[in-house]
Amino acid sequence: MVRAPNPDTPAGRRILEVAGTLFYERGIGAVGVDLIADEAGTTKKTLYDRFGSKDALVAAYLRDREQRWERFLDEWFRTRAPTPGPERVVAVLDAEEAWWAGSRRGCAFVNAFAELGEEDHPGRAVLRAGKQRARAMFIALLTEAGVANAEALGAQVHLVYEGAMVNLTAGGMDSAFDEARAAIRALVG
Amino acid sequence: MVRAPNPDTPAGRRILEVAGTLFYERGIGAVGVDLIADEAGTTKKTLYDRFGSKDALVAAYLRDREQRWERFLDEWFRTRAPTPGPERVVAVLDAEEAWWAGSRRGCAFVNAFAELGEEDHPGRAVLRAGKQRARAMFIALLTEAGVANAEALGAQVHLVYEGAMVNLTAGGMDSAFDEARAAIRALVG
DNA sequence: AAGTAACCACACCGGTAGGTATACTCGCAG
DNA sequence: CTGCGAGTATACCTACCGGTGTGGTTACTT
Repeated sequence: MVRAPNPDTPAGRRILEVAGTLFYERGIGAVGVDLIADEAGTTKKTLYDRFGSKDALVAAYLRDREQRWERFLDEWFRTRAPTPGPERVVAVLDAEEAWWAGSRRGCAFVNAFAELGEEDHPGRAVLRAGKQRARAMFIALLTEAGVANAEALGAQVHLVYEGAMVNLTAGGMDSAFDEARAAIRALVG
Repeated sequence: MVRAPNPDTPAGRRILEVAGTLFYERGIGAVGVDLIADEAGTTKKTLYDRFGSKDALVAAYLRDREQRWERFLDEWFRTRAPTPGPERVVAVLDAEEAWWAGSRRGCAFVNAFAELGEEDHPGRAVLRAGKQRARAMFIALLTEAGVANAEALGAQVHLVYEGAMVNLTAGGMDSAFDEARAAIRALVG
């Protein structure tokens, strides 16, 4: 039996780290496996031993990115919005703004969607799940805040949230997040 | 002096047509110039005679795509929402839904943004201008509808609009447009 | 002592990418 | 008749891509 590659080794972690930065900053298609291996101070052989293929590495990158964001958001809640309430919904926008801090490459998931043409790419499932999880989070936040109609409202807030990301990056509109906070306050009331 | 290439010839139009479909459906990076020339029933030589480079062809594709969308929207207004008013804002969403009709590849501009890594790509300016034009349109629609605070409200509506596109495609959420219409009605009141 | 997981160095492969060069045909305007 | 813009056909170039194979070195286990 072919052993399933285990990426969780020193070199594997370095590769994932480097791939994360490069994929996000320059785009998935624009970054070759040679470059990743080089920058991670390892070899292409090791990369393929750990991850099996570039597609699998891309999927791992997306999973890792989501995990990091979720940890970041948890920490943000813990330190800046410790009690449930409608303001936690707005706090997500604050966190997102801080999460980027300078970078203008936009949502990694949306970008990946654009680059992953094939429907059966292993990263596609990660994308969908990630967006759906974001939506579920908004609904949960509104529910625990005791807001009526949390389901429908959470979906609407999610739209605003995603739109803000697109307009800030692809649209180059600096005020997008301020507008989004205003829109969310208007919606949630 | 080097003559600026004029793409507006029979072969040039065919190339732009084919490139438009292929770039959108499969992604810019995934489509080579050889394939475009082939499908357009012409040669790579002619392609480069008309457009100069792939990057320039990409920019032309984006310009063309925006022009088509604007014509489509004008026609939609003319036949389905002939009188100014708040409902015209919602009608934009209807038009967008019809504009895609089956395709699930999302916003061509957002996708292109993800693929065009370099800041100085000739297509980047087209993207920004396109998104800003969309925003200006929403503001204009609200202004002519006599809505107070049209500036701020138009920006918010624009966020919802962009978010709906992302969530329908990358997020795979079928209800995104319905939610967007509800959100817009709630915002505009 | 043997096995094995992790790793490195390096060479190699077929395929394809964007882009250029040469040479020729056709129709049209001056 | 000439010049030229548009187009076709085809060969070619360099560069890089994802992926594989070989061989050898550590270090920890059993």
